Amino acid sequence: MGTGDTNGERRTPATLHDVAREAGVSLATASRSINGSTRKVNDEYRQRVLAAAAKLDYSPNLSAQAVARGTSMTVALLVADVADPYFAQIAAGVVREADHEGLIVTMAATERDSERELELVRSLRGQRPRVMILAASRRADDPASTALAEELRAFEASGGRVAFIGTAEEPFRSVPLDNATGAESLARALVDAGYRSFAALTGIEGLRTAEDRLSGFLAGLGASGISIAPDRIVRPAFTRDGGYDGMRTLIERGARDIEIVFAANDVMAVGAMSAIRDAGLVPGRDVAVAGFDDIPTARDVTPPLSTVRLPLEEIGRRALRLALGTLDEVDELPVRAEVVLRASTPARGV
Amino acid sequence: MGTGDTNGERRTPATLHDVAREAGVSLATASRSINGSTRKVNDEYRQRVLAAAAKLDYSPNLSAQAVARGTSMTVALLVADVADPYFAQIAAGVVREADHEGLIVTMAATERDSERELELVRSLRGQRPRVMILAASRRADDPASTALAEELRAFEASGGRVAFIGTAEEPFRSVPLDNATGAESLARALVDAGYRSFAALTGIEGLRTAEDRLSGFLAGLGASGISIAPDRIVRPAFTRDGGYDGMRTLIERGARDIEIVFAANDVMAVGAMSAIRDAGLVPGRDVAVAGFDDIPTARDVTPPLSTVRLPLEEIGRRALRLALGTLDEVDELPVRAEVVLRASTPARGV
DNA sequence: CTCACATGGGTAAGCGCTATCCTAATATCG
DNA sequence: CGATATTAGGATAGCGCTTACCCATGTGAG
Repeated sequence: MGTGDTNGERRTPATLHDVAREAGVSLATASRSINGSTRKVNDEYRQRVLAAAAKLDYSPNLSAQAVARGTSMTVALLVADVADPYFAQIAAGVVREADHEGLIVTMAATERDSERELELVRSLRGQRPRVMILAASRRADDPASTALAEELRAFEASGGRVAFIGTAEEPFRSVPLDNATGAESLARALVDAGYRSFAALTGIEGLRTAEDRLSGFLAGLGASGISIAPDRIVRPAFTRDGGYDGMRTLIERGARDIEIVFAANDVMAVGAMSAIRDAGLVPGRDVAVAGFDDIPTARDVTPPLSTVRLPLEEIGRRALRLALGTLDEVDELPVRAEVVLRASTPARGV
Repeated sequence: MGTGDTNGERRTPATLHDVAREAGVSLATASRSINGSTRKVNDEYRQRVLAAAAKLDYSPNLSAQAVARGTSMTVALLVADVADPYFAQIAAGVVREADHEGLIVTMAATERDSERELELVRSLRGQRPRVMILAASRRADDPASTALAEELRAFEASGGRVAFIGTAEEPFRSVPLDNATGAESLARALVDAGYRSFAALTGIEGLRTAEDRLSGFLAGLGASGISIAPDRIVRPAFTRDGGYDGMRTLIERGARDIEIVFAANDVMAVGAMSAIRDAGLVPGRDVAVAGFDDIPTARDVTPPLSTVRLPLEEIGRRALRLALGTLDEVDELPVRAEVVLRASTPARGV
């Protein structure tokens, strides 16, 4: 090798110009050879260009391409928390579908703060992404909400596409999740299994997803004339630790006769199970637990968690297809939320 | 309201040029007002520009900025699987730190395929990211490996910075994880707890992380003169289901006298626990289980999983600081891998 | 054998920005 | 008070790429 390295000391990447010069062709021909342009280019030239590109470690500058072409190859994804399995699964779906379409995903986390969400949307918009997917959970009465809508409207007005996951946010397209109906079915199934005395752990007031799930659940119970006393509904954080704390609260309130607790998502349910166990009780036997989402862990806790299954990865993929307009027949059907009863809610002899 | 919308029918985003015209100033002044340039600009002008920008829903085109400035605000992150809690936690750390630095993260998943990894690096390089973080696990003898190194070398030669997480990949900087030492400590701790008869579930042959953890573990056992018979070491996929399948294999081999099984990561350990339970045994009592990583779920399975704790989110953050060169004192210390003994490995009366 | 017409290469005008240089106006000083 | 610094806008030359456009060929029809 020696020191005659291809471009040992270069501090700046090879440009298309360099490649063209190296290949002894014009810039245009180089460009046409490297990206798949409509124009045909003589095969000998093409080979020369490709060889030169390889020799110079050329990598096309996507920013420059985006500027010149007027469109980027980027998808922006906004989630509440990257590490939360719910969002991680959705993100995995988006990433996979994007990859399938040759797009690149840029991801940001709102940390459940709607001010941040707004800022992030603003900043992400600068990327001129083809689409923007908002999975971060929305609040009902959010003051930043109209500003967000305005920002997104501007984004769409300039050719972008936005897709919400979860809640339908009016002028925009969305992959609606059947939070209410799913929870309602779950409630009915649990009543059928013999449960009568319920408690619920839901997210802090106003969180749309949490509210929908709770109200659906209550509606399901209501169909059998069952209700939940207000002090049996706790609203901690929408996280594993929130579930743990909420369950402790319930236990401290001396809710001895609670047969079953419904947590508005699986991570909370998992936290609740740990709290139950830490209180010296056995989840599933002393207190049954049901969640929502069917995160992978749901199968692996003890007892396995009853829940409402949401095809999260598929939801992520679909959100992207929806925004891109590359829907197929499958996408005509609504996303199915399916009740999955496991050992955490054993049938109860009446 | 009405139809006199600010720019209702615009199909293309407002440019800085539009803003400048609207504000009645030059392009240069508009540019200087909107980004924080070193040059001072008259406050009245600045206000005019800002007002015009707001009125036109202006959002600076990051691609154009990148082209003009010669640097982007992007960091590229490569993981094996977005939904895997190990990578999700790391990604969360990277995203948080990036956000802290005002950078944007683009993420891609190799799906554990090194061909894809190479392709992704090539394509991501086109973004001209400031840094590239490779967390996806590496193979020891990978044929695509030298091509990858070459690609990364080219990236660094043109001013980028790369950081590996996990394995040290020679010319590049890395956040080394003490896989071997951590596993060794775990082995010692388990021997101290009274275990003598071991089995192991590790990743497929050649996976660096898995190999290091296994060999560290074996070394730890070796210190007490203990070894693991070859048929007690299974190499399934490095995933939850791999752990499940591997454990089934072990059980089918009639390994009745296995006291404890070490899984090379927590998701495998969790799968193994499910397999144990499905075989009618009780994890922790009939067969003890230990993992590695300390993913959040480790606390919530039953019994809680003994493992080696890795501060995954912190590792993600540190990888970015390392690549950026914004290290602080904390970063001088090596990442601590800490043995955490929980109920899945009860002390064994000798 | 001329002429309309594909074919495929090169030239150059942008894409939306930044940054350098230029310049007029104001401030500073012996 | 004239001379020299500062200051802060405005033109304008790129950044790396794409894409009209242009134009020298080659081709087949009339």
